[in-house]
Amino acid sequence: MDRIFHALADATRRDIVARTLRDEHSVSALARLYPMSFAAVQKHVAVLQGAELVTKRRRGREQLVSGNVDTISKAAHVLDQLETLWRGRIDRIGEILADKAT
Amino acid sequence: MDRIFHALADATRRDIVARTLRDEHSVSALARLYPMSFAAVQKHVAVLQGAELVTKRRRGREQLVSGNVDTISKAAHVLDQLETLWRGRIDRIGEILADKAT
DNA sequence: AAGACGTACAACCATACAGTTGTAGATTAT
DNA sequence: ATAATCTACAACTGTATGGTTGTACGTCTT
Repeated sequence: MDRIFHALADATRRDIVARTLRDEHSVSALARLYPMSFAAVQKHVAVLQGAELVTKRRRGREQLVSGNVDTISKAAHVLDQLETLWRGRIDRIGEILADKAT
Repeated sequence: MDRIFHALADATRRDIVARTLRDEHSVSALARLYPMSFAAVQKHVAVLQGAELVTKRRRGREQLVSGNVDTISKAAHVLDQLETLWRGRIDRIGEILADKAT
């Protein structure tokens, strides 16, 4: 969970996730979108991949990046749990606290 | 948004948010919960406060920390937008991409 | 008044992070 | 075969992060 939130704590990476949730993009296609070097974008993709927010598949010489909505959902679930906690619906706080350790 | 996700990218801080969403806790009460110095916990609270995930109010010599569910909701909304994007329900991608810049 | 408690903040250290440039390996195109 | 494209990775730089200890100050308690 640390890695997921950390990966999302960067506007460029959130943008990459958003775009690759819609369509596959090669790394270099993504790199053209941002005012930074190819290597920098490549690192951002690696961070997202490490958090399982995107996956890559090879097509010829390029790597196609696509967003992984399941991981987004996992993160959303953690936030939902926090909201639920606030509403006081949960009495077994331990359950959620244990989950958060994920 | 960067600050919110960054603040959530740490298990100790997520734990503090969870606890303070339920009840107010003084900084030193929180500090007793974790295997680190008071100053370290104080810094975590400062990060959360900077992200507006918690607020502090004074009571005598102590500062009571309480979680801010609105900010959690804002973060959850961003994730929801990403999920929605994936489901292809949105044709105006620009709208969401602009929002993400937040 | 003195001491204990709660907090704030500075200084310091080690590590991690975001960016750069440069080099090298595959794959496609001419 | 050569050249262009796409990717991977290493090395380096500056800055941010998470932790520590130490000092100082306001607020209770006795």
